[in-house]
Amino acid sequence: MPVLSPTWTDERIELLKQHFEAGLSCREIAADIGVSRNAVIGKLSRLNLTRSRAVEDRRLERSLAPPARASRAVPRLQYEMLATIYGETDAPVAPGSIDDANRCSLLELSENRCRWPISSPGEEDFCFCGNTAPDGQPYCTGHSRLAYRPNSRARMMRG
DNA sequence: CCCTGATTCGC
DNA sequence: GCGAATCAGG
Repeated sequence: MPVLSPTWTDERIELLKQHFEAGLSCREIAADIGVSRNAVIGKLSRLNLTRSRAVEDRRLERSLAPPARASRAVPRLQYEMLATIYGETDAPVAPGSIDDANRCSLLELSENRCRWPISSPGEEDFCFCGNTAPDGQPYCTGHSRLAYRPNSRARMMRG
C-alpha cells in the first residue's frame, strides 16, 4: 500500500459505483470505503450518479419508535456482516453458496458474477467473490442475503 | 430530535 | 476535484 494520501483511486470509485448500484445508502458506502458521507455524496454528484433530487426518504417507521425502548439500529456494514458469519462460533449462520474458490479481479467481473468485494482495496488479495450471481443480481445467493437484509436501512426506495 | 441525499462554496 | 458546511425533505 503506497504512502501517498489516497484520494479517489480507481478502486474506490469502482467500489463506490458498485455499492451505489447495490442500493446501499451513502452512509453505508462511506463507512465501508472509509470516507465521510459527504465525500461519497460529493463524488457521486461529480460523477452525475445522483438519483435526481427525488430522494425523499421512505423510511418513516422510525417515527413510530417505542417510547421506552431506544434500540439503535446501526447501519449494517460489510465488516459487520462478515463478523456475523465468521466471528460467531456458536451461531453458525450458514451463508449458503458463499465460496471463495471463484474469486476474481475487478476486470474479470461479468454480469453473472458476484460483485461482493473481498478484502480491502489496495490490498494484495483484493478481489471479488466471483460466484454465480443469478438473474442479473449483483451478488451471489449468499451475499445477496447479506446485502439485502430486510432489517437494513438499505432497502428504502418506493415500496 | 433523528435521519436521508443534494447542493453550495471555500479550499 | 475535493469535502465540510449547509440546505432541503421526511
